[in-house]
Amino acid sequence: MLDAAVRTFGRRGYQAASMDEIAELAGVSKPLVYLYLNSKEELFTACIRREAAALVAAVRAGAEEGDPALPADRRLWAGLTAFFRHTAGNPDGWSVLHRQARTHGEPFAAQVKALREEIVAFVTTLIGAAAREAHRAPELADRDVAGLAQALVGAAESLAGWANETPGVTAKEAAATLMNFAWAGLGNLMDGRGWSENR
Amino acid sequence: MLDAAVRTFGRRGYQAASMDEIAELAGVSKPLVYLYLNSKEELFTACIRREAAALVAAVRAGAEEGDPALPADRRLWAGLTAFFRHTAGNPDGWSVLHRQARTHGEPFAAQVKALREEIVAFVTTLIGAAAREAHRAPELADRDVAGLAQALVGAAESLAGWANETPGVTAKEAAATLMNFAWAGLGNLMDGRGWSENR
Amino acid sequence: MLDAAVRTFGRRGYQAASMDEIAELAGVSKPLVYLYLNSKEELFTACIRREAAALVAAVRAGAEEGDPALPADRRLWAGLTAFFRHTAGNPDGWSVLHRQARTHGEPFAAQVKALREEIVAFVTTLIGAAAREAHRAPELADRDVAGLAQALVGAAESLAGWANETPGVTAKEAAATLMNFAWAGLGNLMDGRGWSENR
Amino acid sequence: MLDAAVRTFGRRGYQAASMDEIAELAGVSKPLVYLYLNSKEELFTACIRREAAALVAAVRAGAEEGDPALPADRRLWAGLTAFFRHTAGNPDGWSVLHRQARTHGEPFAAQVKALREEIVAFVTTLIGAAAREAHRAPELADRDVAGLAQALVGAAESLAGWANETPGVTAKEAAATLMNFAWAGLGNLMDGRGWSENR
DNA sequence: GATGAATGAGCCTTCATTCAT
DNA sequence: AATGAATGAAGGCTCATTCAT
Repeated sequence: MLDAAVRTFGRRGYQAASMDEIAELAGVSKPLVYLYLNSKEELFTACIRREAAALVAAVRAGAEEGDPALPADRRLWAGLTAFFRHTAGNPDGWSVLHRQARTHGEPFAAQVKALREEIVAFVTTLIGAAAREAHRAPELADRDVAGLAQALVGAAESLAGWANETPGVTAKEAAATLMNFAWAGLGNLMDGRGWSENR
Repeated sequence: MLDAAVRTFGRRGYQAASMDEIAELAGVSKPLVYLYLNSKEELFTACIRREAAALVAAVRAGAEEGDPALPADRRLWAGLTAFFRHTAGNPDGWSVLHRQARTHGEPFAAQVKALREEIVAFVTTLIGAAAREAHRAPELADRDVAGLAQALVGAAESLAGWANETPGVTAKEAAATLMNFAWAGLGNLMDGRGWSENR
Repeated sequence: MLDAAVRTFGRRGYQAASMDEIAELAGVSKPLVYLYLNSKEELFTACIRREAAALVAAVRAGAEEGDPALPADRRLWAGLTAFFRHTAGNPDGWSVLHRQARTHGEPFAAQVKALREEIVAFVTTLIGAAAREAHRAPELADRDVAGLAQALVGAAESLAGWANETPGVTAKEAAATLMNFAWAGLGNLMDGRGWSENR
Repeated sequence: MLDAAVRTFGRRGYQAASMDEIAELAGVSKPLVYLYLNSKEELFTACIRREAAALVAAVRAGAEEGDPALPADRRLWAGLTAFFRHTAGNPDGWSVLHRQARTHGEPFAAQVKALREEIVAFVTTLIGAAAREAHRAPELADRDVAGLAQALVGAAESLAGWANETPGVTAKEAAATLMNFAWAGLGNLMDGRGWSENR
């Protein structure tokens, strides 16, 4: 039943999706939808929750599937690949999370924000691990790290949309593009050799 | 009158924004809105057009305000600063462009796509200039460049949202964060020293 | 529910009748009207269809109720009586057919035109039968017959309105008036003794 | 200015005709229309009045153009010809009178009723004259005459519409059709030889 | 005298939501 | 447990009508 909801919300958008359409697509009657999920709002919330969990699980599984002792960059790369694979294989769910949920009011946006923070934390962990592996003490303020994570996540989101819309772009390619783009900058930063306005 | 529309669309979303509310906020009557802008769709389109033009103008002005002979990285930095300053000073317009317009159907999404492409082209130009300045011949396929631009723009979009929501983050900081994050990666790429899965 | 619609359309006219008023008169809510009949246009169409069928059925039943071997003039008289009885007993329906449907655009006018043609054909049949009964070969061109039928039907329509508005006029009287008016002229025509400008 | 109104009302119908359209067609501004004719209702009333006067004048002129000493049937024929000529040459005005005015509420219908009665009186006069000419004392009750006049007028209205819609039918033909149809019946009636149910 | 500019009121239509069964 | 049937509330859009100039 949630499948139908995610599909409809993802394609039509929150407002344009009608409960009639969702119920019909699910093959059940409308009151039944209301019996299990009490309102359109709660239904959408449940969709977000499910898709968020699925996304996090996919990324986690990807990042941890290999040897947990792999270097951090490999783990990041594995996580990104899993991310792009998931968004490519589940475009409606991705649309719900990335597009719809953030556009229709606080209650939903807050959930996605939490999801983002979870992923940001994960990424931050990886960066920290990388720093330790290289015996470099990153002297980055917390807010700097937060900004970097935001940038990386935003880049990933953007690439996910691009990969979904551009035929022939694989998840691996998207992940490689992002690693290319980001890893060197991160490395430099950890060495204290960031770009500076007054260099 | 467009001010009121942008504000309402930016906060409520396209569908949730009612023409009544827009008219009231504008201090005029609803038929007047229909007299000037013939439908909700055209009104929204006009908002997008105005905000897109304003954003492009702001970025262009920022990038070109200094000495046009400045090195490319400085010009990119100036452009980014202007971008973040604009999105920070005009959050509703930014919401219309970044959030609402892309979530509510083809006619609107197409306009934003055009805007993005304009900005991507602008960034690409700067990267090319940087390459020439460094006497390096970037051997990047077109699709690679497209992916990088998507990543950079996505990162910028994400940081704009982050800066808007996080008190105390200035436009300069956001721009610096993004330069730090991206510039080294770009430079490495142009040297053919990208990150590789099998390195 | 169609009752309420016919009544409202017949009295107010198509445009002036509001769906609110129809729903209220029917004792149901407006969305219910839209559930069964999907739009104002379809609702009006359904009214026309129903009233047209009822009118034709009434006339047919009247004309055929007696001995089918009756002479043609008696059958015409019976049909006319039934017609005037029906229009008198159902003034709103008659208004829908005769007044409203013909004044509000092609889709509706076409339906009434079909109805008229059905009745005209019916009348024409009777005239032909009368001619055979009298062993007279009517030498009337098709267009002449069409004109006569138009005249007769128009006279009947006019008398229906007159009878509805003039207290004390019964269906029988209206039918007799029309028979008096028309039958002799038809008889003369069939004898080739029509009125002529240059007689 | 009334020309534009008649044309618009005749083609679009009373409700569907917008004051904007009328003003534009007349080449003046809307407030000017309101200056001369204070409301849509009065404007429509004025249209009806003008068209009614024009129609009556045309019929009168036609009936009286020849020798006033002509026999009554010739004068009726002349009047009918003039009538059909007028309706054919002025279809919008005829639509206003016959279709629109009678379909949109009492105030307008009353005017048309008055017009009809004027014409009925005119016809009645002719019938009376015919009776005197033939030295026959018509023993028809007033209501019978009224009914006959209604029938004749209705037949004429119907033929007018038919002639307007059927290519190739001239005013003379329509008038002849009606004379053929009606005159013999009227003659018989005046001789006391009407059709009777129990003959 | 003539009009550009503006509005109050209303209508068709839709949709989330709920009973009665 | 499941639904067919029904509705209150709201939204986009139009139009006759009027000021201020």
